[in-house]
Amino acid sequence: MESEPIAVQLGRFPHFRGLAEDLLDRVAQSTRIRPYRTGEEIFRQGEKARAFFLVRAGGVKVYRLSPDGREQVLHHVHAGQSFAEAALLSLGRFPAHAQATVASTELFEIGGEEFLQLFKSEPRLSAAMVSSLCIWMHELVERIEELSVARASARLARYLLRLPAHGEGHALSIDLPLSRKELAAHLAIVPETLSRLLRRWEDDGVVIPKGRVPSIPDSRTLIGIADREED
Amino acid sequence: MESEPIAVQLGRFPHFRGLAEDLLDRVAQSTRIRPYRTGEEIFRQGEKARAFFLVRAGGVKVYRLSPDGREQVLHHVHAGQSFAEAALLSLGRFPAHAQATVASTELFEIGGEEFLQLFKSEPRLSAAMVSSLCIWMHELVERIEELSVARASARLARYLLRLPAHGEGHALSIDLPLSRKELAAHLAIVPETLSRLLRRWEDDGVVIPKGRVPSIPDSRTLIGIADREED
DNA sequence: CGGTGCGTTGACATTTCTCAACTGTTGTGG
DNA sequence: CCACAACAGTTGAGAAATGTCAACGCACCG
Repeated sequence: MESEPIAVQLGRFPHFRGLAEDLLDRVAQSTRIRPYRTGEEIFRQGEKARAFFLVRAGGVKVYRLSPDGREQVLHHVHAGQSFAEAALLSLGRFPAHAQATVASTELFEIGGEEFLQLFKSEPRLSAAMVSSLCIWMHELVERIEELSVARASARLARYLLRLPAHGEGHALSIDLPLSRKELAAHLAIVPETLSRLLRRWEDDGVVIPKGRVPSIPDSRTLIGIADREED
Repeated sequence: MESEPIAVQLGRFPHFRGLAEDLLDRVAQSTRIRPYRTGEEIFRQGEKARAFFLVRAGGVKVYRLSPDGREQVLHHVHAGQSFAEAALLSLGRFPAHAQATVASTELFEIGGEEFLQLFKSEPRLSAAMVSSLCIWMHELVERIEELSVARASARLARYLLRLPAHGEGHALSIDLPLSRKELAAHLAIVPETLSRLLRRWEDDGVVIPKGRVPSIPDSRTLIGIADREED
């Protein structure tokens, strides 16, 4: 609900789970909520880092611009996740651009002098921030592992298997958080290759692509593709 | 020197730079130095994380084993760098294997109950650990950016440009910390492709590969290869 | 209604991989 | 000290995967 205290909402993020109430209250005092429209800018590369962010709803992309203007997406961040901790706590500046990718995106913006003081003086908070950075690192390592696999089909399979899925037994149903174009960029392939890959899998009965919610009749096939080197 | 106090040695790591002496002394009490032989195991995936490590000398590889036994290197860590912070501070277990890759590798092993207590109670130390995690994250993001470039030549060029180099003007000389085989794996290509790539660059006068210390007559050529999409 | 951009498909070009052979180096046991 | 095995690195030829370019359908939006 809108009326729920910010502290309570913050406490539900993996970030701050288990943090004492008094601390959450103090963090909440350095927090403000702000809605964003699709495509709206959150921060620019090089800007002084004023805060880090928790995604309350919607989605965000963090990206860099290469010298020739091409956009290089570093992360897609979704509800429940956080970003820009490192910028605030260590770098001092945002090392990339960020903008909302979904219409009704809402962010908790946590920063300011009081927060930094709290962070420096309150070990429980530092520890929480450390955990959150560790989660990020784990994420990044998984991503590197994914990209290190030469074959595009294996990268796609690994990506799908890491996504939250619902289903029974070996059958899965997956919610894709990305458009085809974005997904292709994430996997470091061109959209055409992705399209053909999905087409072939569909013909072989490996996936049934229902728009953004593909089903997997038997996840063991996918696991096979992800590990070994065939598709 | 061997006889130099551990605290002083620790203070030189980017990790602990600027940390007060009294704190360094206390950290030093949770630190032990240990030498490793080439190929010697440092820890195994799944093992309880007892410490994190600073590399005093030599080199270490952190890797996973895929189900079919293939080795997937996540990082190569060298003198002055650290690893396994996240394992100790958050995960509780090592998420990968690590072994020494160089004959006279020496590690500072920092851990134990006292260290964790210190970390939890001493905000200055937590802050230092946060910075170190941020350095790691930055490293990982660079790596992802590198791997996201489709073309192998661009990946190699970017890798070379990120390495510490010495030289004047546009001419560079680079110390490769990896063997050809390892470098190829790092770039997600097969050694043959790397070999051919270097050969072509040599013919074109882009690099002069003197064993592990290649020279670059004009780094602008490399920058061109890294950014645009030609070689 | 017309434009704009995503997603798909086809034909073709290019890159990279695979397999195989060969070289040079290193370390080991006779 | 000399085979000799083991392995990293190189090279070549052909196969396979992926990228490029171009065309088209389709949905969405002004």
